[in-house]
Amino acid sequence: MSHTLGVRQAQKQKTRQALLDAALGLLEEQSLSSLGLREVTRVVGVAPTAFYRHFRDMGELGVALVEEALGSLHAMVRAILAEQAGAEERIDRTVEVVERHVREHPAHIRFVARERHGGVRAVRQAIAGELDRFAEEVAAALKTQPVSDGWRDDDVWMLAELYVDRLVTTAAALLDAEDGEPGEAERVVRVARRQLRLISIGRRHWMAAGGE
Amino acid sequence: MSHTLGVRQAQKQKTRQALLDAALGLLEEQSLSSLGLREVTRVVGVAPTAFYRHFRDMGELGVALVEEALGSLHAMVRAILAEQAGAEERIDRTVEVVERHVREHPAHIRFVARERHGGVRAVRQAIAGELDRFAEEVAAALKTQPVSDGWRDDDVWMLAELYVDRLVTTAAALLDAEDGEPGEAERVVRVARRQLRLISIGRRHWMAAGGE
DNA sequence: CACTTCAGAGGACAGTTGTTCACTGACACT
DNA sequence: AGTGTCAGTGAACAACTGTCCTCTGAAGTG
Repeated sequence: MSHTLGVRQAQKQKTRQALLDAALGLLEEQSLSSLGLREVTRVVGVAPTAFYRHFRDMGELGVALVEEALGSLHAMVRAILAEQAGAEERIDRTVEVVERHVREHPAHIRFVARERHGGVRAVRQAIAGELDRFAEEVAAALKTQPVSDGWRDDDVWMLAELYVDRLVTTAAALLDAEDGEPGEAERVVRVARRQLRLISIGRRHWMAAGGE
Repeated sequence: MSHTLGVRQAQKQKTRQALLDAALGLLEEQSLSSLGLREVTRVVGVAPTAFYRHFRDMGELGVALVEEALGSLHAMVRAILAEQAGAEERIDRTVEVVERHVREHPAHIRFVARERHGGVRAVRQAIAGELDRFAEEVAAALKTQPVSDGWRDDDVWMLAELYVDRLVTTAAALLDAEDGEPGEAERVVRVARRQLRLISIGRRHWMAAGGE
């Protein structure tokens, strides 16, 4: 027999997921600290008290959403960075991935952008932690590239932070662009590419310019 | 006789300011969309209905807070950019100003960081508009510098956006650092300086690298 | 002085919130 | 087959929300 996890647990996870989905939907037009427990359960079609079977409070649900939004991204990022392409192509590929991700999971991205500095401490910390993990991965990848020869470790890290932050900002800008004039999204993408290019140029001349 | 605004209007503005201050205080630990009108009036010590004499709703109060937080900054930014100092000193001066501003008006900065992507449309737009004005001023200043000779207008703008965004991010990072381990703030400042330096290097080599 | 204006008070309204408690009934385990 | 577990129910709770209405009294106006 295949280990079927039990009808019991399966149903539970189903409701749990329904709660997460409902919350994510409602969060498109408000922030977590104003989202009510009853509001969520009402959408799912379940009694308010059922919420407690899955999360202690809204903060806990928020943290779960953070994992859902950012957890799956690591593999993707690592794949891009591992590519042995030229700087220019890598930039294009990176921006493309961000663009696609925003288009496919807009609500998740919006949630992260909104709650990154939002009103719920636990969620803020979860996001910060996840972004730190990204920066770590980026830093590790940057370090293996020849351009980084002679760089101090903390300078590699500062560059990694710069990259990660730029991608997050670009993603957020793309969201804002979506419900604006058409063509605005393309402009954002074009600007993002050039900004990354400028950073890349600065990187190439960092040592020669006496980075310290 | 000096044109005394009238005791009436003076008192009104006083309560209005009290409402703004109280709201700003409460917003340190929650976001605007969860802030209640009664909550604010309670702190000030006035009847809930008095709120309506000053703002239609919380969104309107939020917009007023945006102006309070960002409006006064323009002169300061313009002053720094007008300085005819070397790139290195200008970076130091800029970071210093950001640092000081965060230390002197932490609540305002936190508010902007939080509501920049927050749940209230009107406030988001107000912040975006104000940041756009900043970018415009920065772009205008950059353009007068010799390093920008031959640059396309939209590339100057893309650089301006990069700078402004970096400053906003740095300010937010400084806030997070404040209620963390001591010494973290210094690290953030150091990183910010080096990131700006890297961007500055990229800028110097932009044309030679065939910025297009 | 009488007369208007209007910031703020205070009561009342219907709705909503999070949390508690005892409960049911289908699944899981022996 | 018998028994315990536990996801979800439904009623009740005190506390709170935004908004409406009428009222007051001090400041402004001539």
